Amino acid sequence: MADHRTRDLYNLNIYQGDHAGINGTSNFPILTTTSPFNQIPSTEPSVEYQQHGFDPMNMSFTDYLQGSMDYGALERAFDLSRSSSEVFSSIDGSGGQNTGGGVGETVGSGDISAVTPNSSISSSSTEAAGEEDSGKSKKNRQEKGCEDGSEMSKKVNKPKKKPEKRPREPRVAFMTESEVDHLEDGYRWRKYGQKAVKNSPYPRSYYRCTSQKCIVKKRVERSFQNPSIVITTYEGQHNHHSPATLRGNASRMLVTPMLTSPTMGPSFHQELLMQVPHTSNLLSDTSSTITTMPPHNLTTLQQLQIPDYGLLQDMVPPFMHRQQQQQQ
DNA sequence: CGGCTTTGACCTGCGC
DNA sequence: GCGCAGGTCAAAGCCG
Repeated sequence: MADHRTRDLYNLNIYQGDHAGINGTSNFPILTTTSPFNQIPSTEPSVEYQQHGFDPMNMSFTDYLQGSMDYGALERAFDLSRSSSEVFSSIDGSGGQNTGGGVGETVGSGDISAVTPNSSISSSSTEAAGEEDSGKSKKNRQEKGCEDGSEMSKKVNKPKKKPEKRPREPRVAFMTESEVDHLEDGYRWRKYGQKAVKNSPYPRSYYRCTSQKCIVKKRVERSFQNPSIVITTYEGQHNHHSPATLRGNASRMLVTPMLTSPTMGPSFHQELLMQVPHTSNLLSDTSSTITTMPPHNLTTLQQLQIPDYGLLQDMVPPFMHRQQQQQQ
């Protein structure tokens, strides 16, 4: 078996809450916070953020999407260069308060417009170039195939030179209870691929932001442990405003992210895992199909913990949300 | 007709 | 080196 990191991370433990597995296979600390989504917890992780001038508790889904989240700050905050394995998970001790409007975290349109989209693409800007290069190399391969003949044979023309290894974009994963796979988040996406996921009956879909020069990608897959849960993983940061900014409903996600860094080695999976315990009113067209997470489900998500399997080298604590203004 | 989805093939990285 | 799985490409088809 090849790389199980992501799969296990997503499919086995997060959704399942396999605490035994977590504790049994990892020797890293699992920090938890008791963070209602409308309140900032005062537990240890935030201390570290603030020591580094970063306050993840004030980051929002929208902030991330709009690029106001500073990965450089994140890395500094979490000292991601270290090799110790630490997992921070978020456990909302306040349970049911996240159901219903109280979850609070509605990011209004006003917030969105207030965000500076390009404020912190620092860490991804260089990677963006790298990505383009990588894409080019692939194109070159295929164009070559076309050059040789009129027939569109998909011949393999491997470039002799290996393109420089580029670090992956930071990733953020959102868990959303929804019946629809592709959640409306205010941006326009074009699907460019779909793959079956090992150990899961549900395929994973790949989307790219349709905006020109925006290299943000996202993957959407459904948890096979809990089919009602959709995992949306964003990679990169938008360099433009959300086209749906004015609609205001595109960014009302409440998230409890966990973050890792892109600066780790290639084997390291950078994932920001976020919980979206409540998504009612979040989606525009599809809102009717979104289920409000019942308390028991919420609990399941709240018990989210990340196993290491000796693979995760760093994790970042959960961020909580803010921005509760936005009135319907 | 343009934009998007589908889908099979291909590439790459990683573990063995 | 091989095989597997994830990720990407791009032609073909669909839809408004």
